[in-house]
Amino acid sequence: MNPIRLLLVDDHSVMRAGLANMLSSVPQFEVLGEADCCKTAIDMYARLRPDVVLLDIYMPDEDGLACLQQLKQIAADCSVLILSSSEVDADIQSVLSMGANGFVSKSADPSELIESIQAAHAGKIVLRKDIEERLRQSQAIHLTARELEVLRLLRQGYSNPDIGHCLGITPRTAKAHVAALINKLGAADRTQAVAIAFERGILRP
Amino acid sequence: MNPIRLLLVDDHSVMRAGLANMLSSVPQFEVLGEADCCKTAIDMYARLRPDVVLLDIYMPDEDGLACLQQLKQIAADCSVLILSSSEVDADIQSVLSMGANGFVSKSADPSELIESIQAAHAGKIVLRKDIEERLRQSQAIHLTARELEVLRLLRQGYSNPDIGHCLGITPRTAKAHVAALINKLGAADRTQAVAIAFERGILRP
DNA sequence: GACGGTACTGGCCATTCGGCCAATAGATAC
DNA sequence: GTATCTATTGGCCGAATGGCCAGTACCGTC
Repeated sequence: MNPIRLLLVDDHSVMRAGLANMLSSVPQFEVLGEADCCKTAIDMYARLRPDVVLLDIYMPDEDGLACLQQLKQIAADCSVLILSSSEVDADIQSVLSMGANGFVSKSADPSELIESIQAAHAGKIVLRKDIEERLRQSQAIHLTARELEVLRLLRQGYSNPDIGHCLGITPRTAKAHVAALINKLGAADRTQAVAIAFERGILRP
Repeated sequence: MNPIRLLLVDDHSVMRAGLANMLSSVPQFEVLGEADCCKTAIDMYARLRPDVVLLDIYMPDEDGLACLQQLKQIAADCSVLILSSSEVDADIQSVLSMGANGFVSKSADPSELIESIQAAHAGKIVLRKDIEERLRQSQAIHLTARELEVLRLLRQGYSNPDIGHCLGITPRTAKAHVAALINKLGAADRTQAVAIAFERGILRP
């Protein structure tokens, strides 16, 4: 039987080294390589064509999400298993909606991780039962990709004209996105919208 | 030379396994045991008396902090090195003020972690230079009680007139407080001021 | 082909924001 | 007593905000 060939992506080198060590000890697995950032990960994926990508997403960082997005763009059929320390609904929701093939918490037992990798390789969507249930019930606020972009600019103190300039759209359109954000988040103004986004885990410190 | 005897505490078993694997490969280190929660950690410390405790703190969780506190109570001289994925100033500040002997980011290289353990064992306070510098500066940000009140109202989407009405002062004075906040936090507007407050740990989700 | 969702754009309007100037008190520290 | 910090307030101004109306265009689903 062919081994399941893995690519590890994690910006925490301590974690990466540990993972590689552990997974290598499973006969069925073969760790092809490790990457510590989005760019390297994309390069290595294109070169090595692993069966499963184990992608650690540290939520405050945008890099992991960008990596997922780009992986799915260059190879929609690649299997990406997300490994995250967050169990916040919004975080899981967003990686799944971006095409991730599964989600495993770092609190999981090594055995659960191993089984998850096998399941992802077999084409399944890997998600712990209780999380799956929780997601179904909590109708998370769905922000579009554009709105998320705008939200991140709001956080940085951008005005509507600033946002327009940054995204290459008119200030008027930026205003429309901000209005949508304020509306969806149930905020009184852009400031509270950012605060609520922090509270809901949509934004991270 | 006697080995440095370690106790690993982390509720993420994947991480724990990885760490144990990696550190065991360093001849100078001896991993005495692993714990996945506060209670186990205290028990194991009392029984094994390791030289250094490697304590992973996942910040939203209180367990890690409680563990640090109790360790320092039963053995004030024990060396506790904090391993965290958070680099939020307030988080680092709080573990240090609770007596931690050092702080290492999970983004650190394995070599940095190893050196940090050695330094902690030698009795030093381990803290990355740039973080140390940032902490010094962020301590300089002193918000007055009034400004904190205003900040919390800002978070709730209050306008200057709203704030004035709520605090029984004129809108003009509220405006002055907001201006002071924006200035002290180095923000472009009230929205970014709130975001920075979240980043700095002044506000909590 | 019709439909819903998303992105984009316009005008209009009252309100709010942020920066600039300056001033008066009270409290605390030296 | 003097100095410093804080809280308080005022006027002025141009710019930004948020809500309201409306419309076009693209995309995937049914």
